Amino acid sequence: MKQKNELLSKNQQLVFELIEKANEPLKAYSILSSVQKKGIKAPLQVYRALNKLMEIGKIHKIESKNAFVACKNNDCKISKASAFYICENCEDISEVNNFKLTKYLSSFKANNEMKVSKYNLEFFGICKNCQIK
Amino acid sequence: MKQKNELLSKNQQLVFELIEKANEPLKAYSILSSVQKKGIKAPLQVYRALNKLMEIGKIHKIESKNAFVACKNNDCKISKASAFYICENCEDISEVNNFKLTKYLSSFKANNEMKVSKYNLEFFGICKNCQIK
DNA sequence: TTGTAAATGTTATATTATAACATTATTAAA
DNA sequence: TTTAATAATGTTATAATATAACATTTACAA
Ligand SMILES: [Zn+2]
Ligand SMILES: [Zn+2]
Ligand SMILES: [Zn+2]
Ligand SMILES: [Zn+2]
Repeated sequence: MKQKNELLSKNQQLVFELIEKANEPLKAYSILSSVQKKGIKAPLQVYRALNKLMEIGKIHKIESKNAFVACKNNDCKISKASAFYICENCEDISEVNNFKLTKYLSSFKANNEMKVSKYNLEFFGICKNCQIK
Repeated sequence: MKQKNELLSKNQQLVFELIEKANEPLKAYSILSSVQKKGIKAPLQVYRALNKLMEIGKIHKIESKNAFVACKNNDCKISKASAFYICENCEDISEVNNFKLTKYLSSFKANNEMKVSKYNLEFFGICKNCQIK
């Protein structure tokens, strides 16, 4: 059986590999400049790959930073539920992997409002590492 | 005693009034074109007002839309905790006002990670109104 | 093999946001 | 009430992020 990675097209794979190897969120135009040696020439090629990768849950967009990270959480059930810690000091970003939180938010319904089909949550604070210093 | 509104500067007040009266999130450049009759001429003047208004919790940014709404939730304790419902069908956006959720997220701490000082949550789904149709 | 969906390539342009610098208003001490 | 600090404003230019539009190619199943 094929691995998920192999299902990616050429551009999608180039972009995904870069994001996956990075240890920080990457911006679209920074991705572009990195993959230009490998044939991708225009912003749109990057954005199309990014959109597809988000759709299938392999990456997430950190909305408050306009940056992209690889999913560390088993592709987040096709990207329906994502949550992040964002350190306001060192800018380190890590994906929250907490079953209780996922369950709580996925089933959240207040005041007869909408049924949630997807959510994105961004926590801000000072990370463990920065607290020590 | 002065009302909170009166503490706003001229540009801040112009921008805030517009956002408060709107029944949908407003984009920065749409705000700009609306306030141009009233003397604001440049994007930066709008962005500065927006930043200040966010800082004091009178408005929030819907990160996934790059749009701004007035806080419907008693200024969200100086904008430290915000959550929204976003209808994927009609684009209607409403602020969640749910004490339990606020408490749960404000005190959320998993796996010895960071202490949360602020968060933003965006729920996506189909709103009550669109479900009926 | 032929039709369809997905992906790509390319140019141009739209949208969102900040840099840099000069000036003016508002406050709160001295 | 001068003075010094802080906040707000005005202005021009430019950076950064993202999509429109259209032509072409690839993948792949009916
Ligand atoms: Zn994930
Ligand atoms: Zn940190
Ligand atoms: Zn609020
Ligand atoms: Zn709706």
